[in-house]
Amino acid sequence: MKFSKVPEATIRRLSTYAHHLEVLEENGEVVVSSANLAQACGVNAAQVRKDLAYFGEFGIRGVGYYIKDLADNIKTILGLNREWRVAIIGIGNLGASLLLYKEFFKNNYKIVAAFDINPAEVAGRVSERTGKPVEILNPDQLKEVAKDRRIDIAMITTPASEAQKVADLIAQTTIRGVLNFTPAQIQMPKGFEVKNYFFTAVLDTVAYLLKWKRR
Amino acid sequence: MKFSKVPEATIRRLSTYAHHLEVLEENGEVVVSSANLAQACGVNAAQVRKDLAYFGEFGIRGVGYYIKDLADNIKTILGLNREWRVAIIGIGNLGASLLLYKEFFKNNYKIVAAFDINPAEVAGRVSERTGKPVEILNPDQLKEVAKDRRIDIAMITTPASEAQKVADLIAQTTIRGVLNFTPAQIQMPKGFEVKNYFFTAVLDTVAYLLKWKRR
DNA sequence: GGATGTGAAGTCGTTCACAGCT
DNA sequence: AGCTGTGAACGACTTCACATCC
Repeated sequence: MKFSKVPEATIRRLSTYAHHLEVLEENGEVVVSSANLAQACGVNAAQVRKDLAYFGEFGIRGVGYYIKDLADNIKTILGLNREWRVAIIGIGNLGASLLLYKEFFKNNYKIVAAFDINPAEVAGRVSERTGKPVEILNPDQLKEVAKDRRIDIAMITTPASEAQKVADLIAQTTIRGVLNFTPAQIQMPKGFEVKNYFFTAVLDTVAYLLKWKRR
Repeated sequence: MKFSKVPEATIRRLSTYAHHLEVLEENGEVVVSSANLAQACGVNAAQVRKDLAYFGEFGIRGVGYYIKDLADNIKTILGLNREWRVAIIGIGNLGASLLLYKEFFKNNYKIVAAFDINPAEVAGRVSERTGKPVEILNPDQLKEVAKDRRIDIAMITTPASEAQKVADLIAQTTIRGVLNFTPAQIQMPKGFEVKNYFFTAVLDTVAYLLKWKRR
């Protein structure tokens, strides 16, 4: 399997393909063409084929792709055939909703720890909603807990003003992946995979496009 | 002001610059160079200058950019100098947390309606958390409410399986912008600005990068 | 002197178009 | 005949490098 120079956009699209293949599978479909899949995912057919070509030959000429087969292959490529252990840091509105987000498990992401500066209060508030006791840890325990529970990825859902402090804590642990939900830009040493994911940036894009559309 | 061929990536970065300029302003800074701003936002200095150049000349050679001035200009470009009226459709975990998200108001986005297929039950659940009564409407009222309340943008936070139905409803209204938080790809007629924003796509990217990194 | 603004060069990603299998 | 896989053409975005102006 190759791993040369794959555009990151390709990876994001693979994730989309995987989701759509699941839908097709549920509908009892067996084979899909690149043209089909492309249309459903809103991209060009050649794009689909090229994206897949980075990783091998998964189709049959004159036929298309076996859905189950392709889905499995994509999941292997993305690393979704293994469990990823995730921590959430900052249990406000957003953090709590991620914590309660059920479908997580489907995708081999498992939330193994939740942190907040106010563990007791937050635990009370969250367990009120679930009816079950919930464990919330203090961020100063991050280092040990990350090691013990083998955390792979941290999601930062604190207020923006705290994001860098959290990033500094993460830098001292065995965690290597970070999803930053705050609008703050965080600085981390080399070797960490950091993705920003702040939704008002996208909302701003929509606003901009609406503003300038019919010029 | 131009509006020619601006890369969408530029718009997303402008949003980041705007946020960082606010932080600088709060710190009492007055002037910033493209090199400074670039570093803080994790991009190249020439990139910052080029992004701004699409819209005009905002800096002073040999000096830099006046922070307040530049921030105002970017907000005007993005359309953040006016109010954008937003609806949330689907009040589950995520929808509810967006509904309760306070900082929205800072950015001139105003949530003016919330919809769910189960208005009574959901309203009860949400108001339990806030302590205040909350209005949740039935999606079949979308058309009239969109007109009455002049909704600009809809955020879809339903389960994926319902996303297309919601999209079809939106297509019949005066709403023109859509932020789709579900993994489903939605089909809408021309003239709508649709952005997908599903976080496991980004999480998958992080997982992929971690998987292939040190090999 | 120093930082911006910008053509030109370079890099990266997408689409085309067709050869190659089944 | 039909659809994949892929080199080559194209287009878009980023970075360089320097002229320009404060």
